[in-house]
Amino acid sequence: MVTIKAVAERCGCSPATVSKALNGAPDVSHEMVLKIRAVAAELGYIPNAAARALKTSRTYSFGLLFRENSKKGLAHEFFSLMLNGFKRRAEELGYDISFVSRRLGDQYYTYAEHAKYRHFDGIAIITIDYEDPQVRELVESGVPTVTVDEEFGGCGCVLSDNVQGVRDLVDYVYGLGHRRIAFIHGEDNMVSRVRVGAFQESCRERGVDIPEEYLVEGRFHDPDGSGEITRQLLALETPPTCIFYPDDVSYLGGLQVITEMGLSVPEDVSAVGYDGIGLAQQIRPRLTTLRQNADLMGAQTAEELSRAVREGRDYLPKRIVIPGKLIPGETVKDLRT
Amino acid sequence: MVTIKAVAERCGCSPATVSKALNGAPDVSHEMVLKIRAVAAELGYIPNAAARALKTSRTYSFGLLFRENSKKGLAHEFFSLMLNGFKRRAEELGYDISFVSRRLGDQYYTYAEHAKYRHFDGIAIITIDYEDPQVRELVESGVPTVTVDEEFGGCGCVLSDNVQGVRDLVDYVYGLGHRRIAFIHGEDNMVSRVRVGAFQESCRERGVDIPEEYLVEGRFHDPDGSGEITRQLLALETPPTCIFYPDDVSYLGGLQVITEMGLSVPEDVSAVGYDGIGLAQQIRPRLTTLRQNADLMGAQTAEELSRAVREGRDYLPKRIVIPGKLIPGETVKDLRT
DNA sequence: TTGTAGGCGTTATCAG
DNA sequence: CTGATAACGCCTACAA
Repeated sequence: MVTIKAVAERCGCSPATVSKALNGAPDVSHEMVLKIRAVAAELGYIPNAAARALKTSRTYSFGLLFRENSKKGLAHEFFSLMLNGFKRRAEELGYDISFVSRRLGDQYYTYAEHAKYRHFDGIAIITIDYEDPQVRELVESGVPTVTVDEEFGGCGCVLSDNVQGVRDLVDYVYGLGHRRIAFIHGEDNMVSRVRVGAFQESCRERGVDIPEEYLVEGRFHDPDGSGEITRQLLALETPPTCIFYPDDVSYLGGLQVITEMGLSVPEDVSAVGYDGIGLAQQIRPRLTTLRQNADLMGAQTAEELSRAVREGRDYLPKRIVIPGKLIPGETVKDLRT
Repeated sequence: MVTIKAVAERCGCSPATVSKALNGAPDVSHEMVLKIRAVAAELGYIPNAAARALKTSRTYSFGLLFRENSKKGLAHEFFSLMLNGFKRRAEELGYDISFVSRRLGDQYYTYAEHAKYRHFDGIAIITIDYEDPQVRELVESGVPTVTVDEEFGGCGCVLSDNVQGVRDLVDYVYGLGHRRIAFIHGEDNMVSRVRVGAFQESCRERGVDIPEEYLVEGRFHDPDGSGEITRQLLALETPPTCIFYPDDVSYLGGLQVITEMGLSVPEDVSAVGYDGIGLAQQIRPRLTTLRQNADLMGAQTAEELSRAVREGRDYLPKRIVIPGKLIPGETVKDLRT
């Protein structure tokens, strides 16, 4: 292994000088810097992250806590895109990414212990379940943390603008004449609560009455569950003319049931999704949905985290809200004609 | 920070003894071990990964090179599921996972340099482009490496059984009476070549003649491209009765075009996909496809990598082939009646 | 401008 | 069975 010492010997100087030169310290002569750089390159010198971390207690790596309750794990286009954006931006900012887990071989760590073990400079939490006490422990462990899609424990957070998103969707279907609107929402978490609130509020503002049975708790990414709820909704004596699904994938479950019942979208019943994953544009009829800017959310998470690390004790957690975009499709019928 | 030294003082013994006790060395008295464990737990001692890595030159972390040429990055269900399996198994085996990248802040590293910098114990490569010279450099850098979906540079590798997969699909559609079978394959890489070979061979074995224009190069995960090719195929004077798509997502592009042309699946033209992502079961008609066992592929990658690390110079690279499973859907018409 | 020396937290060796 | 000591590779006062 080529160490700083080897470079120093080859240069006829001390290891300290090499270290300084390579790290851009001001007190090394220009010639020396050039020489050292040349020799380092020639020998193929690469610093040792562990030694550096030990000395500086900075690892230049972010821990990523990524957890979903479905079995699909990462296989969730919205999360994947976010992860992608996070990774890209983090790398640009000079951070590597590792996953935070609870288990390392036989040892069982808590998230917090694992983070301590690896000495992450910062931690991003993307999970659907902020109730988990381990998540709380992690947040309280003192490492700079940014949460996604939930305000939690006073950390910085990056949120999708669910209020505006749902409002835009309501506006859209209202504009096309819909008044009997059903809303299937996901598990009880902050995202669901915010969306439900925004839905109720914007309906109320428009004088649209939403009977209790139109507001149903389903689950995210559960086509079968949403299908079942769709069946119940359409069996009501006054069925809705439009159904909001918790996400695009769930819509597929609804679509299936609708088709099985001999009905079709949008002729007999209209539908909107949420997320705006690629699928929405690849099926016919194209799904009307709200595209969340997952990539940007990920990137901003990295950004905010790096700020938290940089500013240390002075860091003032920010709440970053990322707007989405309504993607009109072909699943909402115009009832005005 | 609670160090081994703090524990030692509290125990009235030396740091060396603490280290040994905590690492299960045989030459420490049982009572001492118990005492040290108790004190360590009480103080909340967590070892420091960097110090350990520096001393032992083992990091207990795997580097993951994950690259796709599409802009979607990780947002690809098949890859995500693989990553998931890899992560789970790696953690069970005692390894953390970080991404291998080419860039850390202002510094530009090659993959190999980055891997060296972080001292990964092993590296998993999941990419579509093994031509990249940087990938070659990485593989040749001497760190234990396992490649996925391609045999490369004499590393261990985990492959999907594309030969049997394509054969199963051909068998299936042949059994339903199809003789005019078109095959759209992905970019030229090992997976594509193997699939094309298997397709041609199994067709030949059954006496099915495949005219040149039935074998078309498309791209993976490119619905639009596949749609265009579908259009061309159906415009032939003797159009195929069944089209093989490079993957499930690409099928959607084909389906679109078919529908636009006023035709339908499977009445007018049959289709099969590849991968077996969730989508395939959630659309109607259900897509006939070949499910690749992505989770197992990921897990086996971790397994093989850990073996490579463990066995060091004695390691004999293995070629692990993971079978898939045909998922019959409703997109292949029975032509025998 | 350069060099010396100490130490980050841990483990390994070897002596007691 | 236990402990002193050195070393892993690097950075950083501080001294020269």
